[in-house]
Amino acid sequence: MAEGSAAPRKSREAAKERHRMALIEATADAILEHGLANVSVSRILEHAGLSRGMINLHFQSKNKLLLEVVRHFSDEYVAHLQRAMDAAGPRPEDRLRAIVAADFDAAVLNRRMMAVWIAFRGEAQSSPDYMPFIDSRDARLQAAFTGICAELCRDGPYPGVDPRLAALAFMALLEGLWNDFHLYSERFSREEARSVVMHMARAFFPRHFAAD
Amino acid sequence: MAEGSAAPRKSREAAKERHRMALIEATADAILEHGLANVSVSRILEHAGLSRGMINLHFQSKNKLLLEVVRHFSDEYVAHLQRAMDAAGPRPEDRLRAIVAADFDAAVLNRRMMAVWIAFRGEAQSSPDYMPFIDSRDARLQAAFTGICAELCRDGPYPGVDPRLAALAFMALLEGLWNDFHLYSERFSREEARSVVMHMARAFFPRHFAAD
DNA sequence: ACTTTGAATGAACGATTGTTCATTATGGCG
DNA sequence: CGCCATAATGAACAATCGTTCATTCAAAGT
Repeated sequence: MAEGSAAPRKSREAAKERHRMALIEATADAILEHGLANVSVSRILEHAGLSRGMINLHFQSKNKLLLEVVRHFSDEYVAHLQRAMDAAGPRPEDRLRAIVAADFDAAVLNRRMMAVWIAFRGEAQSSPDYMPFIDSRDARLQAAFTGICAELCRDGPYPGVDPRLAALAFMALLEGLWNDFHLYSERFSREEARSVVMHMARAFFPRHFAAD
Repeated sequence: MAEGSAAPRKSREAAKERHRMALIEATADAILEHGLANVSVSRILEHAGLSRGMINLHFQSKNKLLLEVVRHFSDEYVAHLQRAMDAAGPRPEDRLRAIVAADFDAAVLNRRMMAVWIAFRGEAQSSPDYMPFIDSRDARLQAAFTGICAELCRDGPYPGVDPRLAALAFMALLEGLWNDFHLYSERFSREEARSVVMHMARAFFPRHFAAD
């Protein structure tokens, strides 16, 4: 409280960090508003309300700023998901529910974050530097889902279900629903998206998700 | 045969159309190689091997060329899918298999087409003009899948399955798997992707997809 | 064979790009 | 309070952007 975001009293270093973050946020805003293809240094600084030289002062170049933008949002997503998984109980069905709920949380699934996410995915083939941060979603999720599905199959038992294929299905399904949100953010319903996923969960693992 | 693609004898109009298409193809190549954000008029013409004024001669501006690029690939996708659905039999399970096979066909699921697809999706929020062509995939597919799932539910019967939710799941799943291909085109396996979808199909409609 | 027509060319344009750097402003310290 | 270190500024830079248009070229019509 004592140091609210508008507090004028800040150490020099803190102000520097504040500006650094302001540039990252402004870049995300600019991507949402103009599209990555039309984001220029001028446009970013317009959004940030800072002076011309700031980008090259804090990051050495526009490209390095862009890289920090993906990194920032990737880190935020990973942390968000990690927190959700830590908070969930040990039962695999609860962990699955936790992941799904976390994945559709407004903290990570919102117009700006999706605009950034998709924009950089588009450049993935031509700018491999972005890959580690675009990838982060898949790598961690895949491990989590595979573990969960394997446990559920053992508990079931569900002889007809291949845990690896089921895990891939969950991953792809979440990915696809994120995409839906990006294209139709106003008509998109988080609740409906969640119920699509749980509908599939019940199809695969009826004993564990009868209630959903 | 008499007028092969390399044939020097072409009417004036045909040459014009050839150049028009060359520009569209070159733009797609440039997007794949450099990313939409780094596609310039110079870069496109470099790929096309044509002269500077061509873009503004055939399309009035670079932006209109870009719009024609999305339109072109969207049309190609829609036609491809329509052909596949027309060729499929009347049984819903066959139509579903046909759609899935068509959706993963190399004619529409390849690196260049995906690069174009994703690139323009990234700009969807800021450039609404692109929406109708980015949307085409969802609009037609949704109708087809909803019909198929409804029929399957009636045939089943599958009292626990909501045809609308199942259709949305299929849509999102395909979307997500396309995304996987875009990010990991070398390690991606069309066969595996197909088996993920059919695995889900069997989970929803075991009586119809026991064999898959 | 000559004329007509419009497609194709590429030099040149002003605007905007990302970056540099000399200059200014200011928080932190002796 | 005065000095220093460094954060911040913004004018200026060459490079590249997308577009224009006078000119060239060649196919189609007479």
